[in-house]
Amino acid sequence: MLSERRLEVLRAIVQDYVGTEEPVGSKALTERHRLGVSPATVRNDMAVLEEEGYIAQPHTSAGRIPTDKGYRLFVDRLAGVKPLSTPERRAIHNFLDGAVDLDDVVGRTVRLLAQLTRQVAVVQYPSLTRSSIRHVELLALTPARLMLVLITDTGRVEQRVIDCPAPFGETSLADLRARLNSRVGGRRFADVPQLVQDLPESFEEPEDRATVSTVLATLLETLVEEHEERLMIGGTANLTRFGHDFPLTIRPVLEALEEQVVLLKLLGEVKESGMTVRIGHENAYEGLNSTSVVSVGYGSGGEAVAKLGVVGPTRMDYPGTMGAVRAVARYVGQILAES
Amino acid sequence: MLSERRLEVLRAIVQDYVGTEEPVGSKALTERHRLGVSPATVRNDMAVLEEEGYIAQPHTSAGRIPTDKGYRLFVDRLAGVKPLSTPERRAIHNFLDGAVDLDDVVGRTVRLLAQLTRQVAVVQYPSLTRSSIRHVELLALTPARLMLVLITDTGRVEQRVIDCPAPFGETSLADLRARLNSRVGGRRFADVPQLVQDLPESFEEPEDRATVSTVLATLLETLVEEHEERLMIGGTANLTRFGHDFPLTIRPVLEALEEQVVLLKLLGEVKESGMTVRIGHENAYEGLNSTSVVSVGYGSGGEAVAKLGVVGPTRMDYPGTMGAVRAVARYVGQILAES
DNA sequence: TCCTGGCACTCGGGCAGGGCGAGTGCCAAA
DNA sequence: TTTGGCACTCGCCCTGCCCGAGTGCCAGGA
Repeated sequence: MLSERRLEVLRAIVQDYVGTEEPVGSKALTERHRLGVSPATVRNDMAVLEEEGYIAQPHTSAGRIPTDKGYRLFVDRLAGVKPLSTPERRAIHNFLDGAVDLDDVVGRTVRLLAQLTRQVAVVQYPSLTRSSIRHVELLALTPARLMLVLITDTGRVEQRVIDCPAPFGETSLADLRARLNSRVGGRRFADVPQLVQDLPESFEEPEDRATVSTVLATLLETLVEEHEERLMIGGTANLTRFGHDFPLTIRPVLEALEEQVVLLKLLGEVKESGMTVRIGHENAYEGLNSTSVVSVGYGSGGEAVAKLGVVGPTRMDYPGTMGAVRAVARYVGQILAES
Repeated sequence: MLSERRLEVLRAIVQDYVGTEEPVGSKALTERHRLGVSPATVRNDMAVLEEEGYIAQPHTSAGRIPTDKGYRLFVDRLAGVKPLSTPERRAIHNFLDGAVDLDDVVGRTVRLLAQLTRQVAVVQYPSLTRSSIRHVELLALTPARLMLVLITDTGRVEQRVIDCPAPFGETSLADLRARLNSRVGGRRFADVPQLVQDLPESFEEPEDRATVSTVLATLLETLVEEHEERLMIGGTANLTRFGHDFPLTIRPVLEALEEQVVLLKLLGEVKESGMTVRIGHENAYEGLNSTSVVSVGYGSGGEAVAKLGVVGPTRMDYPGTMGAVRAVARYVGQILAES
């Protein structure tokens, strides 16, 4: 168990390193923090901290930098979440209130987060699978071609073109549309499959049954389709603040950011409630081994419908970043609940 | 006027520099190209080319690199558009054919273009203002709150929530929906305003008239709204191949890419038909002064509904890039026409 | 037992100097 | 007009050197 003072030393190291981006030595530490002890004592503490794996030396005659384990301890026990200043809160409100539709909300959120944290922001669109259906619309493009439009309670719209096995009359279409909406309107996605199970059988004509089946298949497919978990990223220009060695660092990060799959998995690992911080090697994806990811769920009710977060260097201002992420998530949730 | 051979020398310089990324000297040139003359002659030609501003020396004892003006001449007079190989064409088809909806088409196009050119790809969504309306849908969220959904012939869907000045009955709603669709269905956006002008007057109830006006206003607003010109970018990881000095170069480019306004303006400058190549300082936006932009319109008919292109270093393989951009644009056009 | 000041040591960063070689410009001859 | 020859320039890279920040250890003191 580390003594109180050693924890204090670790905190000071993390803070200084985050600020200066340079390895911090014992003398500098005592000068910039009121530790009440001499550099020599700090050196002893540092030796212990290094032995325990919380800090490391880039080279023999340099100061110390925190390890992933050190940051972990810092986040878990030494740092709180820094609440935003009033002007910052006001800025969030002003900025998000102007949004006209879902795309706009997500877009603004991304820009806002990127600006507040000066890091890369990632915002997931409200998930289809946790939302409910507001309305289903069926349009005949041609007699044998339908368009299915699905509108969710979070304002998201999905559409699919369906080739029918047989021409489908306008009457049948209106019929299907009406029945579909009365059954699934307002229902959660998860409940839909059983609600429409017997729908084809209720149609007289065998051809119509086939078409109805096709439509339902497409609908269900749309509901579960995972690759449609969209997300938006922004603030990539902030990656240039990463460090000096940076072509090597930045490349895999940019690649990871383009791999929606990777990002979705990343956000998917977020715990249902509360904020998740993944530091360096805690990230499964190799390209993100020198970054930290701070993420949290957001939603219109008490329940999270999607996630958002930021990706930045492990050397980041955790309290500030966590504060910004949390504040933005809360307010986006409110916005969604209102619309 | 430059002699034939001097143009040939310029071409050789551009090709070598694009390949090696290093200043090219007279000796290397004669070795790698069959110019039929000695290094000394080439040196003389280079001196002339430099005087004319087509090439430059980074430092006194180095080889030459092309200037923007040199690339311009190369693109205009020395290089053709390199057609893609058959496997490449096949790859385009295979990759784009799997798309399920418009978002998917655009997403795949971006990835494809980025991969083919190994540069940053930018694809604009089919513009609303040049499309026509396939269907308008009106839903009552609450009695006094409507959702307007607009589906275009390019598969794009826009939605808006409308607060009605007065409750609007289900009958009136069905009525309005029907009239709206019969008037504007299949029409170009540009024609819509005059087609719906007299619609409010045809309703009996004064409150209904007010609501209809509101709906129409929202519809028209959606049609013209320029800020909704969305686009998608991809392949930013390719920026890391830019060069050695790169934090300085890459930053403004990333910033430019995040500024949708800048990008839209960039694409907006594309000539109606044919490919546009903007080299280095020809780009109005300062951050893109060391990049070239190759862009072209694409569309379902003969007519362009949107634009796409790539952003890369001025030192790029112009013939290959132009070939890829053109091929992708053509095929995306076809895909859109089919769906 | 813990803290402190002193001291010798290590090692990376930065600077200066020198050799190397690619590339140039010029010139005289073909 | 082209060519080979030649002297010159100058950036790159390697080497050696010094400097100083930072360390670990130790002996003395609270």
